[in-house]
Amino acid sequence: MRSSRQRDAVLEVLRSSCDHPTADMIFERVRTEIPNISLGTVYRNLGQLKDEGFITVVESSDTKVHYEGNLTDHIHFLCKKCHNITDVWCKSPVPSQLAKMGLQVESQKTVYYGVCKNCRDNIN
Amino acid sequence: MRSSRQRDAVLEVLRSSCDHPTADMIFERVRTEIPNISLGTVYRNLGQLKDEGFITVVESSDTKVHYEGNLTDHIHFLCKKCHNITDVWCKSPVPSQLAKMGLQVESQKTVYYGVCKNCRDNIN
DNA sequence: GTATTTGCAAACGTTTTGCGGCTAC
DNA sequence: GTAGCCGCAAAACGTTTGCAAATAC
Repeated sequence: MRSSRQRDAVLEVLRSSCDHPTADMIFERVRTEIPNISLGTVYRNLGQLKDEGFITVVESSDTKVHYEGNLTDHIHFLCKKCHNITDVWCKSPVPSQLAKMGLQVESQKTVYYGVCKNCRDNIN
Repeated sequence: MRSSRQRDAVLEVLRSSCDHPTADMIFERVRTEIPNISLGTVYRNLGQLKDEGFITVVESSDTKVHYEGNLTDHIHFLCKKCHNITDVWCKSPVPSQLAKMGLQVESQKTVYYGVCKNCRDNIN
């Protein structure tokens, strides 16, 4: 993988994002720096960065794919009301049953669902 | 939600499936019983059944949406090689940190990634 | 010099939607 | 009777791809 201004910018946007942006959100953010970048290039780079293990894909409540640049161990809490994703920095233990079935876990993704504090407090 | 032959058939296919079929797989299976059902009807019913909480959506390795009719507590193991999803019937504990952050967990989805026993044994 | 990457635009495959007719209740 | 459902086909949507020009090394 050769270096390119566009790919570096896509990765930088993801690494400095607290939310979990979609391809078109990333496109808009990179555009402020590289105005003539195309959406196709963003998609191509997201695919390559994912294949090379620099970024991951996140489960969400809409149909679009959401991306994440922070690869340190954490889980997601998805609010059923506002659809916000909250990062929680903790490690959940792998059930012993998996090893017994011959399934060696390399990585994991956990999503918890509920209503976040904000949405519970503002009763609307 | 009114009762209909088409919706009952879609739900029945999902409840009696061991795999995690996509909309077009469900369409093909229902078609053996109701030959003139349309794909649009399958999609519409999947949406309604999901909204009413009778079925859920499953994370997968392709771009299509996979569905599941078995709502009892379990997690998924997704093989990186054959892309098969294995159900594992166990409950993983919710980290205490979530409650401390004011996040009340109503449900959860966990996916473990790795290579399944089959793919490890048949070295190919 | 050449293999990779780009912008552009057209193509793709999945899912949604608008319509007039049909069905459950 | 009427609100909700159907089949059909077209539209919409997010994403991928083909191409010739530009770029990295």
